[in-house]
Parts: sequence; structure tokens; C-alpha cells
Amino acid sequence: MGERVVPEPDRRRRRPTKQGTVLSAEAIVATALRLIGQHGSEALTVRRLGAALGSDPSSIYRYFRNTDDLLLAIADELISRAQQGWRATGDWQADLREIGRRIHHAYQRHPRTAILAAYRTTGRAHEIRAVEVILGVLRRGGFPDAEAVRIYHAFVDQALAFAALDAAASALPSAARQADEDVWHRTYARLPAESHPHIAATAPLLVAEMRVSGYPAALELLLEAAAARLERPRGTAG
Amino acid sequence: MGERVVPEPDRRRRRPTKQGTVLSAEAIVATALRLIGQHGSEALTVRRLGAALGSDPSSIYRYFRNTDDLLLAIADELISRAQQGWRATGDWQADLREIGRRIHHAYQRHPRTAILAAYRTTGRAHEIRAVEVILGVLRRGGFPDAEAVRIYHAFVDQALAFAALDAAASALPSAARQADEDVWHRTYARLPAESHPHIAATAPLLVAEMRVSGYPAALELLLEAAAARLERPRGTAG
DNA sequence: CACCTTATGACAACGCCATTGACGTGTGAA
DNA sequence: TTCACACGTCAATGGCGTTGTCATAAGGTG
Repeated sequence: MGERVVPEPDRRRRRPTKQGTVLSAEAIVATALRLIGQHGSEALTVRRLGAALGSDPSSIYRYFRNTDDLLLAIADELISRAQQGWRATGDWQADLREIGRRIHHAYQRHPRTAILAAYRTTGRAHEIRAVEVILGVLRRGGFPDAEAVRIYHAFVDQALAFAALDAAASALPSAARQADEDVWHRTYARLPAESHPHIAATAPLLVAEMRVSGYPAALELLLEAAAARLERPRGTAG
Repeated sequence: MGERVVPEPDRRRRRPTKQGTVLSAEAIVATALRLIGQHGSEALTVRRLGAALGSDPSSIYRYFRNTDDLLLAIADELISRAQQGWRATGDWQADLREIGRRIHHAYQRHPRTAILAAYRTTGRAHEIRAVEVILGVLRRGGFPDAEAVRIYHAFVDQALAFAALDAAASALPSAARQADEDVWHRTYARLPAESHPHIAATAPLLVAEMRVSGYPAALELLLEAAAARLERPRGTAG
């Protein structure tokens, strides 16, 4: 079977669909994001995407080798959006904090897409740029290479992991989401001190704390630990 | 359509399949776990499960309302297994490290259930026990309540978030998973220093580091930061 | 402008998935 | 022993991603 996808730089023709749409990879990705935003991640099927585009679903295979290829393009678009407007301040902690916040935030804006995309490694332009930027922040901040890479890894995966976790929770049907949120004061806050002394002692704090994402707290802990390592280098044994 | 599933306490009959197997919910769950363990998460389809059980796949619907019901039963079994054998040592760092490792590890064994369960708050017995244990470790470790709750939140969400992230990555079809893993040496390691000086300078370190989960590194950072807070309390302003 | 090549969209089909309606009969209670 | 019906089975439904192939419109060339 011949290759269906013509590499983008070689593309010469534009042919409208029966419904008048002129397709492009960008249009497909934007439509996919809209479809997910409106109907959830399960709505992303080639048939529904085709309908939303005004084309036969198989045309999508002229632009993307398979649905996985499409998903990677969607993930890259999200990474692009997270980076728009960011400028380095030179303060590595402030920079990482802002980058982490943006990554997390971008995915919360598209929770259904986050569920599909956060765990992918695309090797595409926007991701490459993000990797270069974060490593740059760490290396200019004074971290030796091995430490910079290790912290980069923990930092970026944590951001993505929390992004997906929080996105998945917020993407729940509202009844299930409400039930999960209510568990802390309906169940945990009512546990007796005899059987659960630690929960009972901290219940009001738990109810307040678990209302929000754990990411800001986790990010601060990571930044504090990184700063401590910078002050007291661990040598080459790490 | 009448309800297919007879509640377990009401179950009276056992009828062998054509191949001689006598089914039960427990047998189905155990077989499903074995199937996943042997062939990966993609192998868990009702057809394959039926074949492994020596029954028609639709029989499974006599025991579970749908595949989601089955997955939650598998998750329940998994949570039970993950808690077996854990004992507090009294060293809060070692205990948290082990708990985090167990949470993460349990979910990697069954990535599909991880994807479904990691972001849920169930308020069920096993979860309650885990909350009590972790808070106990922190409070006995000397953390004041507000700090204990904050660190608990960051710790448990970090573990669950990474569990889900890594599980989702490993649940990818093998071609996609391999492609993601190859990105670091196929794409990143080949970027020129002129355009990507930081990636180029750290490429061999990146290739090695990104081969494994970021969770152990993130967990160590969290534990280091928590220890530092214990040594230098931050007062009540946190 | 005419001609020609072929990229592009469309259509039909394949093989797989989870699930359901309905049937046959073996299990267990009376 | 009789009888009801739970249990396993079979065939079908509706959906999925993807591919082979056809028709033709787009664009390049002379």
C-alpha cells in the first residue's frame, strides 16, 4: 500500500470536500480540540471528526498516518499554547514556577485532551522548544548537567502528571465529581477519633486542603528541594 | 431487558461451561489479572478473557454489568494486594518512600485500572486506611498538623498522578509506546548545538534519564523538601 | 489553452470491539 | 419427580480504526 500522507512541505493541492471544506492538518487539529471540548474525549472518533469537518473520515488519513499521529499533533498544539507569552526572568525558581503553572493550566483548559495527551512524548517542535527552555533555565541557574536533567525530568513529568490527574478529575460527570469532592466532609470528617485518630485530628484541615489541586504544593516542595541541592551539591554519586 | 447480573449473595447455581469451567466473579478477576500480566493491558478483551476462562465471552456479563464494572473489581483486588505486608518502621522518610513505591508499583502492574482509578476519591475502607496511615507517619514524624496535611496532599496526589501518567504511557499500543521511547535518541539526541545548545549538551544524560519513570526522582525531591521543613519550621504563615 | 499526471476526497469493506436479545438446558428447590 | 429459571451459548447489533480502490479536480508543463 502506497503512503497516503504527503509530507506537508510537499503538499501542492487543495481539494474541497463534497460539503465545501478545504482540509488541512491545522484545521483537523482545531476541530478535534473543539470536538473534545464539547463532547469529551470519547467523542474523538474519526467518524465524528469527519462529520465535524464536513468530510469523509478516511480523508483524515491523508494528513495523519493514524489516530495516534493525530493525538500527537493535538498534544503539540497544547504545548504550544502553554508557551505563548512566556519570557525568562533569569530567576530560575520563578521561571520554573511559571512554566509549571502554565503547563498545568493549559491542560485544565482542555481536560479531555489532557487525558489523551499528557503522557505522550511527541518529539515535535513545541515540545522540543519547551525541553530546551526548561533545561536552559536549570543550567543557567547553576545546576550541573546531571542534576539539571534529573530535576528537569521530575519537574516536567510532575507537571504533566498533575495536569492529567486534575484534568481527569474535573472531566468526570458532575454527579461523580461532586460525590468525590463531598467524600472529605461526608465521610472523612465524620470518622471517630477512636478508630482514626490522625484523620479526626486533621479533618478540618483535610476538608480545606483537598478542595484544591495538590500541584502548587508539590511544585513548591520540588523547588525548595532543588534550591537546597544547589546550595549543597550532592557530588557525582547522585 | 432484565438484569443479567444476579447479586452475589443471591447466587444459587453453578453451571459448567462447555469446556467444563465453573465460573465465578473471583475466577474471572483472577484470570483477567493473569491475562494482563502475561500479555499486557491490550490483551484484556472479553473475547480473550472468555477464551482464557473456557467460556463464551458473553457469560462475563452474568457477573459484571460491563467492562468498567470488571475493571473496578480488578482495581479493588489490586488495592487489596498492594497493602498486604506493609509495616511501619518508624522512620517517616523510609515509610513514605515505601508507601509511594507500593502505590506506584501496584498501578504499573495493571495500567488500565490505574487510568480508571487513580483520580477517584472513593472514601472506601482501603483508601481510608491509607489516609490514616500516611497522616500517622507524618504526625508521628513530628510535622505539625497543617504541614502534615499539606505534605500528605502533595505526596499522595504525586504518587497517584505519576502512577496514572506512567500507567497511561505503558498502556499505549506497543508501536506507539516504542515510538515515544525512541524519541529521545532518534530526535532529541540529534539536535544541533547551534539551535538547541542545552539539549545538545545534555543529550546522553537525557536519553538515559528519560528511559525510566520520573517518580523516584520526584519522590526523593519531595522527601528532601519535607525533611528541610521539619528542620526549619516555616511558622504558621504557610 | 490543452493535455496529462496524480493527489485528494469518497465509498465500501475488513477485522476487531463491547454488548444484547433470545434460545436451550442443567441446576437446585420444592 | 417436577418445575422454574439461572446460566451459558449463539448470533446479531452498532460502533471502532483503517485500507483498497475509484473518480476526478488541482496544478504543472508545454
